[in-house]
Amino acid sequence: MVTIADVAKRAGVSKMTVSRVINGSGYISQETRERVEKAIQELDYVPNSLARSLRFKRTRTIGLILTDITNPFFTTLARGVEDAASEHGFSVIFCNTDESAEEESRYVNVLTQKQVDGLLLVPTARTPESITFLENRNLPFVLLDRRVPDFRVDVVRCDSEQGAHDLVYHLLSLGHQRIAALGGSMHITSSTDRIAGYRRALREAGLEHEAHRAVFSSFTIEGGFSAANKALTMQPPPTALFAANNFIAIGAFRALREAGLRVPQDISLVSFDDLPMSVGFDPFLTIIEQPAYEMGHRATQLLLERLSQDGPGEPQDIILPVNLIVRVSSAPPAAG
Amino acid sequence: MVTIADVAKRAGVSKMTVSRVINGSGYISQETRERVEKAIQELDYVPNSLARSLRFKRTRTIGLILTDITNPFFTTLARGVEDAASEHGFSVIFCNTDESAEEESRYVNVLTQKQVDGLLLVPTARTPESITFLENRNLPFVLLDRRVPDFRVDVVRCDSEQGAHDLVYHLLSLGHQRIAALGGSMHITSSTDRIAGYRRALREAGLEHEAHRAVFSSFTIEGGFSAANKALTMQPPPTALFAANNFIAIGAFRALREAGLRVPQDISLVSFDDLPMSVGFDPFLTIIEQPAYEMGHRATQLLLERLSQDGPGEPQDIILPVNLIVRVSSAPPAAG
DNA sequence: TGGGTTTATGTTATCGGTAACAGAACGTGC
DNA sequence: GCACGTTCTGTTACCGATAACATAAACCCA
Repeated sequence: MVTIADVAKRAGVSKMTVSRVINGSGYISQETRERVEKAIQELDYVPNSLARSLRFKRTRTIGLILTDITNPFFTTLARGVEDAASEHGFSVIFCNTDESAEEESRYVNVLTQKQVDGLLLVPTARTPESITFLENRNLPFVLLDRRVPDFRVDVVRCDSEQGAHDLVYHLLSLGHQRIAALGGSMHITSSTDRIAGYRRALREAGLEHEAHRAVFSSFTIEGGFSAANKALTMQPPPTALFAANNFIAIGAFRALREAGLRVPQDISLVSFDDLPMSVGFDPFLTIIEQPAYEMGHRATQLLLERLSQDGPGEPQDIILPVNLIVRVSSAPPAAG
Repeated sequence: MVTIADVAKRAGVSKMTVSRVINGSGYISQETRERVEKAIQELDYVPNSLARSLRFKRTRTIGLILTDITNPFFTTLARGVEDAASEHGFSVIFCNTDESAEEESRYVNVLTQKQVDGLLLVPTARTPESITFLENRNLPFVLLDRRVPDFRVDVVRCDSEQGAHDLVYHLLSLGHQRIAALGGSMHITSSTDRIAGYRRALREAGLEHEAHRAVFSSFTIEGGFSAANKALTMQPPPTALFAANNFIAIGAFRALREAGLRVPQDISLVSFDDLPMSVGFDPFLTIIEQPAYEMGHRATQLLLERLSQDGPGEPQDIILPVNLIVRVSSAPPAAG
């Protein structure tokens, strides 16, 4: 491996002089600069960031811990993160927890050891330990998508409560009264906030007594499948289902198909999150669209701000607006 | 920041002794070990991988350079990479080139500076420079998804030629004779291999004179849109379109819709790559499915093998089989 | 011409770990 | 009782870079 010492030797100067040329710091004579640059070229020298980072205590690397990159919502978010990071010369290490708190702490630990400058984290249900860990180390971090109750920390998320409210309001205005909500985990705020929005919409419509039709499961296809089946057993049965995320919607759709129910003729189905690649064909599902790319981009910018400023600054809770897109999966309830 | 020196001081031993306890190397008395472990606990000490890596010349980090993580094919591949890396205690830095050779070299350079142990690379159209750069530095790397002609290097990819052949054969056996191929860039082997498979299928069917209906564009929705429009102007017009990837298929579908053509009644449409999230609903498109997850996983394993072995080993060209999934977007051509 | 600044370069210490070597205490066999 | 091996711990040097300080020549003005 070619080091700064090799370059120095070849150019007949000290390592420090080479360092100055590379970083454009201090005084260098034109002639020396050229000699050093020539040596760098000839040796094809690439500086070692590791050594640099050890000195500077800055790696220009951030960690991105999310639950599952194959969820298109997080995919798009990750792209927003990488773009924002890249714009500022930062690299991104990405990690999938699959909602496991153990994996989360493991990754937080590994990334800490790797001395990342900061961390973006989609918290799992048991994140407080990780947060305490990070706070004890003064390692800047920004939470994504989900709040963690009782902690005053930076969060960038979408308005889950309002979005759910809008979706349910949309169903109500179509004439639905018996609407079941298929939530994710009851320990994840993006899930509970959506259920809260569902309840508020019903309450505002004077249908408080219908608000018990909320089933918690998990943000997975299987979770959606079983939650939908549970909802279908309710008496009288719901005329519409509100899925708290895209995976749940897919599972719910399967359950409906297996039950021989057509969407939207027999039952309406609406969902949080889009299915981006299906949009090219026949976009079907009425959804709340979240600005996933902006979320990732914005959170990264906030994190990088935190890194460049001195003090910790007031924690921010940035809530991005969501957008209702009405398609064909929601229709007025069947007569009777 | 708590360093090994702080732990040493607190435990009343030398740094070296602490290092031995951490790494379980050398001789340590039971009593000293416990005192050191207690100090580590009390100080909440986390080792600095940077310093370690500087010594060891190994970072346990690999780079993943792909074109665009929001393409579900690469998303799934990336997940396979991260899983395999994580299984072996490696972290993954991911980068999007958007098919730009400049971005590619920039990222290769950055990752080299960061001293990644190895690199996974989906080559762009002008990758040879990067390959030479990596070879000069003896930095192990494995190419993903695409070959680079004239270089004997490790590649993990799918059988694009055979897959395209199978797709076109499927159309032929439905009775289609005028089939247009919508390719990506003509400088990317996954694109040219698919066109080659298209041509072989026609040749084998004695329809060599029909093999001119191949349009190169780019692996994007816009590319697919314009390529499809071009194909539609051919006289006589094609009765089926073969899209060389999922984005092209989406663009082509839009073009068909705008032209007032129904799929498959008026024209058939088949494609390489699935649209995973749409599968939950009404899977529509007849496709060649690539084992994206396995590709990422397998390539990572190969890379990690390269890292652990001494010599460079014989370059491998691992070709994973693909799978035809017939759905409703392909049907016999309309009569007349 | 001499003192002070500007310009240019080198030396030393350091970041946080670990390898290599050194040395002390202890046990064991003759 | 002594040589030798085993066990345990410490010291020094080093990984590849840079900050801080040191030094020396060139330049400038009184």
